[in-house]
Amino acid sequence: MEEAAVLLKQKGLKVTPQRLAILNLLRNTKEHPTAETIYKKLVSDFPTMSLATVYKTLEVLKNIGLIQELNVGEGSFRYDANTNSHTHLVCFGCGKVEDLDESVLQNLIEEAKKHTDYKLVEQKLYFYGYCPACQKMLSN
Amino acid sequence: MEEAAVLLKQKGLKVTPQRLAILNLLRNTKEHPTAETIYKKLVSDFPTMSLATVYKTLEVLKNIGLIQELNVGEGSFRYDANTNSHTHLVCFGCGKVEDLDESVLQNLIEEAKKHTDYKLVEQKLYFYGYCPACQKMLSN
DNA sequence: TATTAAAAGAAAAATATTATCTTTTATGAA
DNA sequence: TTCATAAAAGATAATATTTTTCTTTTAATA
Repeated sequence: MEEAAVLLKQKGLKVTPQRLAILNLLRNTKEHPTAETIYKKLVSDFPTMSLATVYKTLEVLKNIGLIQELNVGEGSFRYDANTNSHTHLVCFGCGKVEDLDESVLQNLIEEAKKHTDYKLVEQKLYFYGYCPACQKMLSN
Repeated sequence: MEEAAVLLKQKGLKVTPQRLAILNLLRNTKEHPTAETIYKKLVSDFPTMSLATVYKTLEVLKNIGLIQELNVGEGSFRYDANTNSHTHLVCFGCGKVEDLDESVLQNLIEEAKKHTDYKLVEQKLYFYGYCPACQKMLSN
């Protein structure tokens, strides 16, 4: 059995096709979709799927630590199956949200701890700018 | 005349008591309020003030660069008269949002530029954890 | 295979934000 | 200083996103 299924069972939660489908979709995309986008992508495979199920499933998956919720400053949340405290790139041009390789920013939280008396547990770092394609468009 | 008033005029926008009040409120608080909170604080001084006016004003102030919009992962936006790309601390306990002195994180964007072909223009960095008061509460 | 608690699905409700329309007001000209 | 007017304020409706409620269906265990 897949480790996500094991984790769900451990928490006393049911392993449903919808839950696995939403998790797998998030694991197989790099585009950090919204609930709406997830719904639209799954409704062909799951014609009875409801948007409420997507929201409820995302809540569950978030609570058991299988996904994380992002908000890059749009009207809605995006979801990411990479639960590491990694950095995101947001394109002002097309609005896409990508991951940034974090090697150099690794110890950001350690550095920040020196400057606050908060007990820090995680961070969210968003960079905003223009992706290569949008840069090209703008220069024409 | 105050520089905010000058800036509004330069952009062909009217200098209204509501706009100045919202900007001043943001400049005199460290709590990064939401539109709702701003409205509640101003409605005693401006009994006719409408929530729509708060939203429209925040949009205007944001567009001319006098304030910035934050989203730390709540259902709503917060606003900040400090328009520098500075770092925020979010308390998981009480939900308050504070500023973090940024001295060490100054060159974050420069560092990130080495790792992406995006043209970066700004960043948002949120740290999450527990403020001193909430740490104390939790340890009891 | 039957039982049952939990999840899915449908629909309504709640929230946050934006848009529309009318009234009021800031601003610049007379 | 008053007047004209375009823009903003204010009231309200609309929209969008998310959550809740309720009924039906299903996963999991006996």
